[in-house]
Amino acid sequence: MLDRRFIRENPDAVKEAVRVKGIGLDVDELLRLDQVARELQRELDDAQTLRKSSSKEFARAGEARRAELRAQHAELERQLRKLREQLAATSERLQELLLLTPMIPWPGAPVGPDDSANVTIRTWGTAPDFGFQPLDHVELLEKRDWAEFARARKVSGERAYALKGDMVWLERALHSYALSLLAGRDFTLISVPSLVREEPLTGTGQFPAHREETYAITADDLYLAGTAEVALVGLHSGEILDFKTLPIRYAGISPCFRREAGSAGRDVRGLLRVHQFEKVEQFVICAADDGESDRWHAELLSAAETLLQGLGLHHEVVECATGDMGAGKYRMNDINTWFPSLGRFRETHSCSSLHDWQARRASLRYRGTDGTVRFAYTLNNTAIATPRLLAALVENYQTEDQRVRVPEALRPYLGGRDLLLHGLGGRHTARWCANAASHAGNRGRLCARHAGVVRCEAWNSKPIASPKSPGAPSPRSTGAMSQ
RNA sequence: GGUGGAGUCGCCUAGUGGCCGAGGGCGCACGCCUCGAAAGCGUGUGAGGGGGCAACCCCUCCGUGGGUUCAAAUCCCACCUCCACCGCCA
Repeated sequence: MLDRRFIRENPDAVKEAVRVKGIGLDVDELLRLDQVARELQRELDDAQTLRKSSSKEFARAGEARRAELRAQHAELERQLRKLREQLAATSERLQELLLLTPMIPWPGAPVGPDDSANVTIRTWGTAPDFGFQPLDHVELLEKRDWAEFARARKVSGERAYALKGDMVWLERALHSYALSLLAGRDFTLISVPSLVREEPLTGTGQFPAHREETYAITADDLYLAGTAEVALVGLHSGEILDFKTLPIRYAGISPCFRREAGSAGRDVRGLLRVHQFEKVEQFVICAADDGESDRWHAELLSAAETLLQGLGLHHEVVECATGDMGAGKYRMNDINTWFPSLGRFRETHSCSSLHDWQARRASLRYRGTDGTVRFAYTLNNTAIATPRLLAALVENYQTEDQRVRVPEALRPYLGGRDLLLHGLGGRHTARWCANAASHAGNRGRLCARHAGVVRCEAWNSKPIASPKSPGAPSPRSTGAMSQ
């Protein structure tokens, strides 16, 4: 959302932004409504001044004068009511249009209607050279019994999935890895609600333009957010922050839900485009300073690149075109990661600067060093979104015998293992995990030492549950997991 | 889910129909005092919109939205949030 005064004073810049971003908005109608609303407001102010002063007179007046004033007020009240109704109708329509106004894109953005106009600005690494026929992530996961697709779809319909065994640990490792890196960069880790009200969705810019993308819980007037950003903006909406608390840096973690309404039939196979996923999101609230915002943009982008480089994943950074970046963005850079099965890059990260567009919607302000109140600037970027990145990881790290090597950076989160090979059907199953958990650190390393070995002595010597009796609890349902 | 209580200017609080857009304290800013500081004293200190070259003026906002009234922070209704207790529950 843009400032009404700015729109009034820079109609051409706004119209140009509407054009290059391909937004359906009649700026002239908006200007007209703005004009009408201001005139109505002025009339209303005048009428109210009159009402106030004669009410004051009423208190001191005699009976005859009071009767006069009552009659005068009845008339005045009719006028006020009419003006208020007109103003309400005008403002409502005006607000609808204001919510559609786009951020003016930065001058360096390629101009084009969609992502075909995006420009690659750098590439890191190289595509893996397998020397064998690699599988796609679905084949690999099914082969190792690392996921359920058909069965999950019985439960939840299309695009559903269930990760199993080591894939669960690997997914968690990716998130832990991202959280560690961001914590090291002074981001505050925060887990936020996915179940949100309408207001924060309007605040971030999801509503009204992308309402159809969002799951609605109609019984309770709640929605399932597609990103932690919604809650992160919402946390501070309506606030006036002290400049001393800025910049606020969050590593927000949440389940994310997307209807993918506009993508019916696309990427229906596997883990690339799912309705429910897990994401660690980088989010920054900073002062309304273009230079500072630019620095944070670079910082967020760099954090994501560092994460991917730590994972050794081939990727490219893209400068997004005006038509691809969305209404609220000042600048957007996607990072696309290499998927061997596709033979190309796919978007895994999206880094955006919104300047005060989002803060204005959410009324997220701060008091600056000079005491003036201003809308803050916000930025966000993916840190890790799984299972899409998980799919990239297993595809890039698969071995000829359908195991998955573990990149160095993730080993600390996987008990030191350098190879994942356990499907549930194997002798040494995902119970490794249960063992590691039950040995709580001291014995857990025993299991780690046996990683990759077909028989684990820890498992043999101290079974958690009898594997033969059908009614016996499975290892994963024992102990601390039971609640 | 039930019952009871509460939401006022960054924080605490006064305020049951007009003298209240709102008093006091804390905090904060500036000044005096001081070698410097503390204490003390003085002044100032919410947001949004509109008008004016300017000094300044006008309107709106006491959780949100309605209503009653000539007039609402104050009375009525609905909703939201918080607190306490009961019930249920991971």
